[in-house]
Amino acid sequence: MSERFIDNYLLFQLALASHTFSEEFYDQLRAAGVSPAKWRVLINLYDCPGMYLTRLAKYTLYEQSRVTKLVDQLVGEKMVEKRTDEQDRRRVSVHITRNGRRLIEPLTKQAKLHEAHVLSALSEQDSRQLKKILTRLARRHAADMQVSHLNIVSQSNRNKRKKTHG
Amino acid sequence: MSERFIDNYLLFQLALASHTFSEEFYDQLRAAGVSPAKWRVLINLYDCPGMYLTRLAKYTLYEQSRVTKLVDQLVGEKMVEKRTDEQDRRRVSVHITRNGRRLIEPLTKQAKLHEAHVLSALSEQDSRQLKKILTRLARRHAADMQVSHLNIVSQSNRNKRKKTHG
DNA sequence: TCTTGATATATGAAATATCATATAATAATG
DNA sequence: CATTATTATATGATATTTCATATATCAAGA
Repeated sequence: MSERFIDNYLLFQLALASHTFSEEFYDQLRAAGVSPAKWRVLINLYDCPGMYLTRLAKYTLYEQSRVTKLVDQLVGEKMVEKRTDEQDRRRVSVHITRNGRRLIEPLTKQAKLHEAHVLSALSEQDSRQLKKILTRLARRHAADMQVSHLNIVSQSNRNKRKKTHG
Repeated sequence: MSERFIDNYLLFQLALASHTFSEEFYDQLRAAGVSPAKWRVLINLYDCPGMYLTRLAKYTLYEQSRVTKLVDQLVGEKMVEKRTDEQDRRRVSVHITRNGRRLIEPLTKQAKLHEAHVLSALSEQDSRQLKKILTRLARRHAADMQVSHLNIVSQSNRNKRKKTHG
């Protein structure tokens, strides 16, 4: 067995798995003419229409400014639309259009197939275990980004920590 | 419970976990004046001195051209040195210097502490399970990159698949 | 050994993503 | 209701990463 620090280092293992399988799927996306970044924005808006930009940034794992620009591009392509929130006129909520849904739906099916393929390397039980554990790990992050997707977020997570981004 | 596709989608879960915890540690790195990219190169060379560039690219999850540039920077900082392989004069093997080791060693300790902190959210058993499953998943990738780190790789993995990078 | 094909690295251009900061709207406090 | 702090978004400059391709070396077969 390997003596490398790296091979038993969780952060490396996670990065390796994430990178390997994401790139695999991104190849499929690119073949369909969709950039990974746009996929990430669209699938989140498909799941959860009307997210405002900051929240979308947290879910896509992109910087807010990056999301602003991506969304603006997608607006140009008529895949999403922006609406100013009348409750809070600073906020912009983003909605996926019929067009966007048409683009994303078949890709979602592909994503499910691909995921099944990835998980076929594991037993049923290990697959469930893995997801369960990852969900558990994600809780810490979820606390930061408040899990209730559509509702206004309370102010309770102000100053949680100074992030370099997000 | 959430009805979002995303939340139960393995690729998202992996990306989320990887991103969250890596960024956390990268903050520590930056505080020590080391960029994440350089850390990734150095820790791999620390584990496995003398890797040549292509192999290093696979382990760091960066493009070969990116690694070439990173290594050149690190050469400038006297953290690593390049040597042309006399067996195969196309190859360049990269060695970490004493200087580089001095930089990386305390960071490795920090990485271990940070990992322990991350895993403290899980039970002993779940921690072991998680790593075991991730290792299992990684095998598929390992097949591509040939696990024997130092030896010359056989030609058997030519044409495995046309990657967009790597 | 000559030719053809493959592999390893390097390099400039292009795409992708972040940083720093500006502007506008809201919230909190005296 | 002023004043100050906070939050949401936008924007230009910068940093990071990939892409396309060139060059050099090696490998295989005629």
